[in-house]
Amino acid sequence: MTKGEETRQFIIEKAAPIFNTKGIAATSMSDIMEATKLSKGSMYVHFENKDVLACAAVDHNMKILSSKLEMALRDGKSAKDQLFAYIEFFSNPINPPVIGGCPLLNFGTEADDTNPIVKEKVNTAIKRGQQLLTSIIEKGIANKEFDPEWNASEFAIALFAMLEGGHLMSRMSGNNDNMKTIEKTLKKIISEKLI
Amino acid sequence: MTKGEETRQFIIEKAAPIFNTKGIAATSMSDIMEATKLSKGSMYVHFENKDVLACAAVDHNMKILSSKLEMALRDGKSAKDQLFAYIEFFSNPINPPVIGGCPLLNFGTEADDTNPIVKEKVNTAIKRGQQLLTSIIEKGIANKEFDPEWNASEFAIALFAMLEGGHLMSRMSGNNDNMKTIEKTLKKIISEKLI
DNA sequence: CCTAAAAGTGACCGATTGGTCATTTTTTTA
DNA sequence: TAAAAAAATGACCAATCGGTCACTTTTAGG
Repeated sequence: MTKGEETRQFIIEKAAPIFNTKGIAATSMSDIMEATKLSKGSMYVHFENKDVLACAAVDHNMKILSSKLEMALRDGKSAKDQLFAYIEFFSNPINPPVIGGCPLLNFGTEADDTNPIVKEKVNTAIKRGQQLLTSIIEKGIANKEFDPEWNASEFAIALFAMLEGGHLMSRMSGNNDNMKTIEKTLKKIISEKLI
Repeated sequence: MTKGEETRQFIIEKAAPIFNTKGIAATSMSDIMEATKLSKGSMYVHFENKDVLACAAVDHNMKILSSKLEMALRDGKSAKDQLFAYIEFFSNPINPPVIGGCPLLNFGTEADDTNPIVKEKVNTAIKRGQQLLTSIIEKGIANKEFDPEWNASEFAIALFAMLEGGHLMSRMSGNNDNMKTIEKTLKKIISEKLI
């Protein structure tokens, strides 16, 4: 990795949590300068403007999230174990896997009516999340773990939505109570589908 | 209503959808001036600063939402009808009851790490929403409509979370497909609890 | 109808925004 | 190791930000 690539990566890593907590609009280049201790000119050597940096930060936040999720799922061998691991991975929004909370929720709501590029990034990430869940459930059905009548993609959507909604609710209340209830509800539904 | 009160209300009504779509940080006083065709000085006669105006806009968005919801629930006489009406009320995020989409989602995610006052407003509104749902279910149980073993508050949390999460998913994808699936899933669960 | 108070105006303020660029320093490579 | 290329600097820019205020116009009550 050249010096330039190193610095570019360094800036992204410092900027990512700031964008995820403050939001894209509310984050200034000065914020990034302060966090990186780099000069303004140096930032513009590596990113042609703030939007490009913001997009890179969005990508980075999602990448961190998905790679941590992948690690969390690696241990679970059965489909049920993997579903439970998925739920548990998102079950502590007050101390979330990515600084600032779920980037899909944060960037998605901000970008909705203002930033179509980021919006599409979030949309793609959501679809990937759904597909991962669907494939785990389908694998469980194929393995005779789950009720073969279970609609995999429908439950994947419901599960995903509940986790995102629960994330919001817990962040607002400042505690994990609602998320714990959701975790319990989801695990109960899954257990009922076990053969 | 005096002229002053009238103008203040007028500004709030024009500002509310702008704040809800662009976000608080990304909305400037010039945006409001343009929408109201009023001068800057006039804005500051009625609102001491942007934060106060933003808070009033947040309140107004939530008020519109809850009053429209109340209207939608008025027709339903049985508890089941009311739950279905509640779900249907939120089942079209692409053409939402409030311009810009759900203000709880929009303002909640933005305020999370930056604006404790707005955050608390959202938190209170979420709690009210949960309580409303819980009381409908409990009423249904008391009326021998629903299974008495049904945990009202737990389902209220799950339902609320699914609608918020589904709102995000549908907004990102640009269609209501995911929300329609969630609507179906929720209605099925409720129907299974009917005696 | 008159007058005091309230509402409305727009020029103006300092601070901050995203962004540029000539210059210097560091890295790379031949 | 020397020269070319890349990276880093910080002063500087116009535009915009939230906010103020002296002043004019409109409203409202006696």
